[in-house]
Amino acid sequence: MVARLKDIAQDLGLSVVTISKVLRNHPDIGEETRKRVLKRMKELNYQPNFAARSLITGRSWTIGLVVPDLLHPFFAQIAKEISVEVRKKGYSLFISSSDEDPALEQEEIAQLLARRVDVMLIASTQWTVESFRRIEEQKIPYILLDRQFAGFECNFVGVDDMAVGLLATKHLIEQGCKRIAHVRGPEISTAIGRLEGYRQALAAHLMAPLPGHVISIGPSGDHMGDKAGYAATVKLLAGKNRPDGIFCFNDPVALGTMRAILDAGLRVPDDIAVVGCGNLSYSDFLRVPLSSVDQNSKMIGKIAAALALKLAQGKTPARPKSTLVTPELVVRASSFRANQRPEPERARPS
Amino acid sequence: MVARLKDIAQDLGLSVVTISKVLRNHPDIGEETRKRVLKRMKELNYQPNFAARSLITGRSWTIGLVVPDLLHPFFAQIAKEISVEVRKKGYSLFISSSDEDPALEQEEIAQLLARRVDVMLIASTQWTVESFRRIEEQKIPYILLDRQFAGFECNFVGVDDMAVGLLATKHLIEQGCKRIAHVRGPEISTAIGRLEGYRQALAAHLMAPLPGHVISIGPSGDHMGDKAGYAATVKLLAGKNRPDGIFCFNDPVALGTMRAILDAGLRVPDDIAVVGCGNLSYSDFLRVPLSSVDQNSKMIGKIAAALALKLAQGKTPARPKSTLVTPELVVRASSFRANQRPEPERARPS
DNA sequence: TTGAAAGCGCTACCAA
DNA sequence: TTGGTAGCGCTTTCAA
Repeated sequence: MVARLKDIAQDLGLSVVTISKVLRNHPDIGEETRKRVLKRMKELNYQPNFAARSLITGRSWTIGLVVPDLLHPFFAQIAKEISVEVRKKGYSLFISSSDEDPALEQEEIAQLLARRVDVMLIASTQWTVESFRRIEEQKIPYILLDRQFAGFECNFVGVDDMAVGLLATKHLIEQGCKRIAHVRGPEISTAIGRLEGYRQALAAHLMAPLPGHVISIGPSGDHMGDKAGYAATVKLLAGKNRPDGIFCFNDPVALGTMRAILDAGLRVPDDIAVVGCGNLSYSDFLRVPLSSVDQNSKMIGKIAAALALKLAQGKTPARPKSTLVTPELVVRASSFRANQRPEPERARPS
Repeated sequence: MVARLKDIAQDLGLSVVTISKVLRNHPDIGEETRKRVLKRMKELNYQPNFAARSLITGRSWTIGLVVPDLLHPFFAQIAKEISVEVRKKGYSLFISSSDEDPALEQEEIAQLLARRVDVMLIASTQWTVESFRRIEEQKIPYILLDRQFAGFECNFVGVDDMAVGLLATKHLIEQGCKRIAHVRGPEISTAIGRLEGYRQALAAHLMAPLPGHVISIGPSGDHMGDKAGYAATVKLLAGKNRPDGIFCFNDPVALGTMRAILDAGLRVPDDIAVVGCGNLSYSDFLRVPLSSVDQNSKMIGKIAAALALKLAQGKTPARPKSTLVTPELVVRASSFRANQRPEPERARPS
């Protein structure tokens, strides 16, 4: 049914080897022969059999990507970018969504390993590093995305989370906020980094979190973030040091936070300014347009794809390569106080 | 490096064939032998080589999915659902994003065909049916998602777009709207179906679109929908028959529409009620929470996955199977007028 | 410049 | 119940 090298060889009275060489642009083929072969290939709409090729070369021309949630725009953007970039080089991308479930993630990694993907990209939900060891055993190169593991050296591409926390918190300080709280995420590197940035930004202005002003949304990861954010903020507002600025772990959380503030009869940003992270689409259309730190997910995808392609070609760097992408603050109404000078430096003109 | 059947056979003094049979749960294997083999497989963490298996069986245990835009929550949800469902049965899913570009889509289809996927799922951006013919030539079963082609019979799973238009428009009528406009999408089945539903709902109430009240966002597909919706609505408001209700092709368009209305100093829903389609996440958090027709994308994904698995097992239905999922209206503030009786029937109590 | 032979890891078929 | 043989479609190696 489908054309094979053998068919072309017979049609043209040549050997299979010759056809195979033409297929791969091998140099030592006569110009005349090459043309005849290419013509026949086109006529038959010949497509090489990847399975047969993989069996010999040991390469599958396939890349695997595992994300916690494909519905999350951050991961969707990364997936899209990687898919487009690697396809240009002839690779196809397996994508699977682990639903924030570590057990499911392990299964998916195992399945992709069994398929002998040439590279694996993982935005992991794991708590331990164990499953990555298993990938290493199989000698399949891999890249971690977004979430890191303390003291574990490997290829990594993600946003500079400390910079995220710094940017957001510094901005709130500049807007005149004096009591800045942080609704933090679970015990993963992203949340830890953002918390650290928040702390450092405060410290740089000789401030520190007030008691109860660092509050966690619990282990809920990203989905249900709005509900967790709402609950956390209700607690925050009930405490005695009511904050006048809140930096939220991510945008869904920030949505919950804003709703809690508005439900309490307070105003955003006048009473409490809010900054999130992720810069989700449609931020402009919210009840109060949300200021947010953009993680530059497109760039993360591009860089990850480029690194993946290198690894796929066997170009393993001497040491694992870690790339931190610079985040960018997008100021909208939720944190912009017109009566404040946006840049404190300008308070003392020279 | 990686264990093969041959290794296990040698270790145990058995033949490769025996091991292969154990692997596939072939019945005629001694209980004792089976146990020994399974034990050794576990010890070596044996993983069958898919390439070798595919080469013989002609099946790749692989499914291909092409969507216009993975960032769009509708397609992301479908992709996620399909990925999860087919993985349960041992299939892996290639996902690629065509960026609403027909040429790119064709390339991606070609690449997946070359990989001999067992089934192909496509939410197409094409204007013609040509590339599907090519899939048929290769005898690879396929399913169209979301968008149909008039007079072209094939496996299809999508929402009932006429019902979408009916639901939305009927609701606006019940909210007391007298001059209902429609910001329609491009010339694809989804937009055509929704327009038809809109028309029918009006006709059922002895109404018809006023001149200029069906306006198109142009060929822009889904991305940039908000800008196109804004522009279309500005025109709508400038005309002489200002609408008091607008049914929008999708949610991004509806966001643009709402912004245009608010920018014009009018109120939503008091002056103009708005309904979208897609029920995007965070609708609750918008400036005016958006009423929207939910396309039940999760169900579309589940049904598509089930059909794909059947097709992958060679169970081709006698006739192509087309499934229309029932949409559901979610009423929020953008279209709810408290002073209107929601159900006109109740206006005349018995 | 061309091609014969070997074999990648596995499964199908049939014989023992 | 077990296993030998053949071969899937291709690439690699080496000889002509």
